Amino acid sequence: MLDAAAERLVAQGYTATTLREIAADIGIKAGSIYHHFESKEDLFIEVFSRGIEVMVDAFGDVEIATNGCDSESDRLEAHVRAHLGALFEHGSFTAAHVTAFFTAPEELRSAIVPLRDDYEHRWNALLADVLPELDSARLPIARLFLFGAMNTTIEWFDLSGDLSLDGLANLITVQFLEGVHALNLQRSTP
Amino acid sequence: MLDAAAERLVAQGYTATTLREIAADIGIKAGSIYHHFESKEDLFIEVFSRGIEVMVDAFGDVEIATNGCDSESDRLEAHVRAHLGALFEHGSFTAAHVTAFFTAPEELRSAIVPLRDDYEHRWNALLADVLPELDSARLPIARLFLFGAMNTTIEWFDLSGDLSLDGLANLITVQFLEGVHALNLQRSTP
DNA sequence: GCACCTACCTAACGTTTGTTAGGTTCGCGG
DNA sequence: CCGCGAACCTAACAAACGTTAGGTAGGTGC
Repeated sequence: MLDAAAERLVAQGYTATTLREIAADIGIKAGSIYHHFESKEDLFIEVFSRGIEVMVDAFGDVEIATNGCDSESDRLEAHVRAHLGALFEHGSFTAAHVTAFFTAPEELRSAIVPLRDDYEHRWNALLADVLPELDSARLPIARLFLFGAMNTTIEWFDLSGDLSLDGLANLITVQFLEGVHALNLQRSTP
Repeated sequence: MLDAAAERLVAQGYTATTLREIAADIGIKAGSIYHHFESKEDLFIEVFSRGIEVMVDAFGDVEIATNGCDSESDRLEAHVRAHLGALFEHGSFTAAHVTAFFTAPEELRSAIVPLRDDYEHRWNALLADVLPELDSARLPIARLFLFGAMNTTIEWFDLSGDLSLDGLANLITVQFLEGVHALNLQRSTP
């Protein structure tokens, strides 16, 4: 039922997604949803929470796996791969954050924002590690650039196409790292 | 009235935006909208069309202004600046494409997609000019990367902050060009 | 066998939505 | 002064929405 809700959410947005639709998808009636959740908002809070959970879990796994890794570039690439994996390989929960989060009512969003912030802080810490030479004021902007590159892939990337998720992760990582490197050169030699 | 519709569209998405709200914003009643448009869908088709119009016009102006420009990098940066200008300096019409296009019903989208394709083709042609060494198969992907970088700025960039639109355009352009350059090096020396 | 709980259904409720038919106001041309 | 059309309003329509009250089937524990 959460799966069905997440899928509809990605495809249609919050307001356009009907409880009657979700119920029909899993073969029950709309009223029965209220036996499991207090309201429509409550249901989708759970959906968005799971989306964060998938991302955070994937991030944590990679953090452990790359603990003794000597190449900072490889470490970043592994995290990018994990984020892309959360987007494309674990249902629609994470994808919902990219396509439908801003279609949800503000009260719902403010309940989820703290979870989002937590995930973003982890990335900030990672980037500070990987890019120690980067001006700390520029760090959040760099992160937003990277998130932009990763998240917009959901609008065009095709899992069954020529490019694999590993290849895509490498593409994004190299492009990002070299871009940031070039900006640093530009700033230090004006 | 189109302005009001575009603003609501960006803030709330398609389904959550009510004809009664739009009408109230401009001091008329909901029914009166039907004197100017045949339906809600019709109204928002016009809004999205204007969004494309703003982008295409900005693109065309830069194309003329940089006609005799010798630096391909500067030419690209001028186009990036124009796209960002369309996003932040010309009302909410263009911004609606980034935040609300996928919240609109499919019938509306399919009416707008051809206009979008036209704009994207112009960018493909520009990138082919600026990056003649780029593998033509990778060109659409490069464009999507650049669009991702430009369009996600709408979620965090603040016009009244430290960073100017010119500065942002420079940031994005340098990061993009160097990133693509690095990818080419990686491919030609495996 | 009785009580109880979980999971579901039916049937409706009040509200809001896009939409429409018919009427009113106002300004301009002849 | 008359007629006409543009711009707007009023009042309602059917449909769809989230939500709720009350009821039913089936399994579990005692």
